[in-house]
Amino acid sequence: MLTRTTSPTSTTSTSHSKPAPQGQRMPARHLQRPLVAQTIADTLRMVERKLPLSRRVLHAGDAVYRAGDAMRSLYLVNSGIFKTISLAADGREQVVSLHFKGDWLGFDGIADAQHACDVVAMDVGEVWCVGYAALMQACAEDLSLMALLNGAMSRQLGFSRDSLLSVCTLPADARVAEFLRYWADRGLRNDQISLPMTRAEIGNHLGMKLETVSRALSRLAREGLISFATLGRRDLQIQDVAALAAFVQRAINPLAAAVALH
Amino acid sequence: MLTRTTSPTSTTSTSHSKPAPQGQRMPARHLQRPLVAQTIADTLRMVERKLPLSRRVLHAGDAVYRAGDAMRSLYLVNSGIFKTISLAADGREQVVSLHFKGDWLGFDGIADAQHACDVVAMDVGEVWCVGYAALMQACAEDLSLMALLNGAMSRQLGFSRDSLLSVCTLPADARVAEFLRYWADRGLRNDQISLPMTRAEIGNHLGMKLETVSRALSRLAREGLISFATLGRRDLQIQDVAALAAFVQRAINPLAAAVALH
DNA sequence: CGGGCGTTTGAATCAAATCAATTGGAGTGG
DNA sequence: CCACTCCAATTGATTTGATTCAAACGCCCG
Repeated sequence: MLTRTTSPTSTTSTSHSKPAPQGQRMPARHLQRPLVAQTIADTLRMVERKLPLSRRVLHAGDAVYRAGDAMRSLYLVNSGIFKTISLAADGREQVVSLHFKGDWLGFDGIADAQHACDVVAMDVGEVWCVGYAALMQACAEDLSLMALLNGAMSRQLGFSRDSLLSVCTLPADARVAEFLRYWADRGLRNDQISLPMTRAEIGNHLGMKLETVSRALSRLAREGLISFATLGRRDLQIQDVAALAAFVQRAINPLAAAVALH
Repeated sequence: MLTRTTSPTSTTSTSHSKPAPQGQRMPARHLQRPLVAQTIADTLRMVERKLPLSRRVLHAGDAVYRAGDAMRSLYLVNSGIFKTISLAADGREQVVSLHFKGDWLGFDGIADAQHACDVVAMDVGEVWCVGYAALMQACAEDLSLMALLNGAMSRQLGFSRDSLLSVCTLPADARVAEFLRYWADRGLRNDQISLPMTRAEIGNHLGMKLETVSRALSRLAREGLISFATLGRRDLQIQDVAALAAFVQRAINPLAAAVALH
């Protein structure tokens, strides 16, 4: 599943170890939206307070950085939505991840001191550039900042895992449904979303062709799970996020309707 | 450093229309084997020297940790091969990544102070457990250690990206070829490899069914790219790693055989 | 108004999944 | 040692979900 939430590790409180119940192995993740919002706010506030940063406004299509660029800074998304495009030596390219407010950009460049991907703005947005050396120094002096950064990397790894899981285990329709659910979960609003990307791009991200995306969306609309805005097919409403999740379940196991509740 | 070949045009074009003009944006990853080996050795030595650790030997099937476990340590692979299994709330599970000597295990647990995956040994192996709090403390006091750890996380993110790219853009045969190439690249030997996993597991990792894996392997063997050991179908030889890469290229663009050399 | 692009939808095709049968080792126990 | 089971793997036949090919439609913008 693509939902992922964060623990409130902002303060210096040592990790309170609560033993997880062995019954359900995954922690329940609904009802944590305010918590997530809190974490985003905390992140932005802490970084703003403790680090020298330069703000940079980008428009749709502008690159935050490109593959091959030297990695000198990390970037914190203050507003807007960004995509990371991974490109292979042979020309294949793919939208591997999406980034929303509070996310960090640039982790791909740490390993080789050189960025391995393009990161591009999908609409107008602002990022805060933080010098990498300064950031490391600050982390050394402030463990809570280090925890914040490590947490962000870990979380991104989690999204990456979920993405792979989705692509490998879900049929096309469910993949699109899951994608919408993810977007609703991570974007600012969870009922009304507008996708600043073409069907081709969505398909690229989900491992399918644009026609398949289109058909999947049509089917979801026909089933009443989503509905398009009166004008334009990029804005859509999600009637009920839980229903989308149920749709995914049904796609996996057609007789799992009842199991979904609890 | 690396010259940019493409202009910073806004949107990504659809995938397979262009015949791969941009070969030099990614750093060449071959020819770096000694470097990689060096990094592994450095990592192990540095950690051993600077950190208190406890060694733990595991046998095939043993879990280093399981989803839901409290995250108290990270683990450094000293020997053996490990797999990370991501499990969704609905029961789907997937092998999302593989880990070899010098890799860290446990990053998935940082975000929530609780592991999100199972990590399981695929053969006998040894991991070094390092207390997380102590590790963070040590990082604060030694920036090179922090760099090492961040680099490891960044690299893992990179493998994750590559995995998604592979699953989304390659047909089944090429995916298997790419998988073997990856294994040869990361395992100890690059000519002779033995896969401690079933066809079903490989298929799970690559997003295909076991029969498809079997067929793909048979085809690769028929084409002379690999050959099975005299006894058992888990051990195989790779005649020529470059030929595998060429096979992948051919699968993407059937007329790109000549382009592959450089 | 018309051209260009993104989207939708249908029909034909194809790659991979499914269904099914067989082989081959590994391990067990007589 | 052989007969036996059990499970992994291979291979073939068939089905199916997604892609490809193709044609239309709608919207934005000069």
